[in-house]
Amino acid sequence: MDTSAPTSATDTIVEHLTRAIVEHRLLPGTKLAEQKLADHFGVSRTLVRQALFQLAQNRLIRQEPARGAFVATPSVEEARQVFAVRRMLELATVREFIASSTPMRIKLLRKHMDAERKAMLEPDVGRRTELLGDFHVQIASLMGNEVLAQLLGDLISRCALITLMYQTTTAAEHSHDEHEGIFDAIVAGDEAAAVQLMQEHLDNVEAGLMFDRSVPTNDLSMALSGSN
Amino acid sequence: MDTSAPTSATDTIVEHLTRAIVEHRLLPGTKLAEQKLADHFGVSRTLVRQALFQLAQNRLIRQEPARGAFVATPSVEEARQVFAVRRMLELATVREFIASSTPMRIKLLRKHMDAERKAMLEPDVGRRTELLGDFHVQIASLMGNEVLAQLLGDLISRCALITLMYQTTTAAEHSHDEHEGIFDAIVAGDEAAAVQLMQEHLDNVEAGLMFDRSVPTNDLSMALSGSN
DNA sequence: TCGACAAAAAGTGTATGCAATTTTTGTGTC
DNA sequence: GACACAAAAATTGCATACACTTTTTGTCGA
Repeated sequence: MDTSAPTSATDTIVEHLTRAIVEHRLLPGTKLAEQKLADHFGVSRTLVRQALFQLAQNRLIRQEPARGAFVATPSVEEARQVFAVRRMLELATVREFIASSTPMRIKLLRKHMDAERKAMLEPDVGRRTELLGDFHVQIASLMGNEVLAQLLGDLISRCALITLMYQTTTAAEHSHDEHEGIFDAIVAGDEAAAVQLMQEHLDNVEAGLMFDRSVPTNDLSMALSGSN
Repeated sequence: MDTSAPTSATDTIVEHLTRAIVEHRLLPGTKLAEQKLADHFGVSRTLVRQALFQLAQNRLIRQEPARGAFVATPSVEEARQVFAVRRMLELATVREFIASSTPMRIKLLRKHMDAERKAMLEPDVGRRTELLGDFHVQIASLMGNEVLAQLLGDLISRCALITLMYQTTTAAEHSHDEHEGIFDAIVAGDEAAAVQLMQEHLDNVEAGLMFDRSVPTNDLSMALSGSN
């Protein structure tokens, strides 16, 4: 979900928290107390604060003045907007990917599909979520557009939160099947089909979202301890 | 370029620095020393550091470990990628804007055009740059998609930097004329023309970019003192 | 005059301290 | 038992302190 940059101490915290949020170990609304996080990571509040500021910019948490940071609880409206942007970016991306398709790129994308397929058979739900998101990022990344890949990665992280909050059924396998369909169309060089399938895929994911079933807030240390 | 959120101390610094960079008062490569900035803004390094982290995430500056922060010097490759993403987003946006066009929205966009037209007659280059960028953000914002508007705002800020680094001629009036053309097509409800003109507009802006003419680094305090 | 090297200065990375605000706890009253 | 209110505890926001790294300065020798 993130390009491997020179990982500083703060970045490590950002990454851990991001994973915890995206993988649903930290539920929306959960309070992120600075001192508790500092203790957990064995650093001072300074670094934790820096990390929280970054997460706030990614919209994965919200910060309330003098009250602290909480895992974000995106609104239905925000969800719709995020999906609208994803549609814009991803339909165009698929189009361009096919236009500039090479055997090498196909091969690398196939490699991802293999990993995704394998992960579907295993019980690690975190890994599944990660790979299902990476499918979309990979397409952008393989085109060599890192700006696009990064942007898409951020959006998809937000979608993971949204999905948790609003999804009615866990449509993991369903998503994977649709990825296979898109991949086949890409391999076949069938632009119209690929775009169509991607469109339907995003529609399906968004259609799985519904009214606001409120989500319980869970315990902080417990959620994080699963991240090593 | 930014939606008016509850402005904290850190946000103020981010905003000032962003404007300074986007308006070319801080040139690419300029070192942003924490203590100097802290003195300038009358706060401690703590807040400056938070601001710098945010700017780094926006890619307006780059941070090198133990060496400090510098105004970003985007590569030609990055420029191309940013423009590619803008094309994806903005062509789709124009399309959807026309599809969901209302008299109210047209009226508000016209209001922007008036402001832009007026700014072109005045000597304030910072204001011109701001409004030329806002044209693109406004379209997204008027559609009610704040996620899109924010994303586009960030991309356009990056473009301002890129433009400075690589543009051969200052094409401000040229850009404005093209905006007028796009606006007219939108008012006429002519989707094909509007998309076409937006495409050409972005192509023109990008085509104005060339080889790496290196940019001199200017003085920090002087650049910032112009921002009040 | 130039380059190498050492000392000094400046700057970053992180921890800690403290005032101000918020949350919790405890007590008394209805 | 529920509510109001005050004291105590916890938490945030910001500044400062300090170790460590990088950059600059200054000196010596070729």
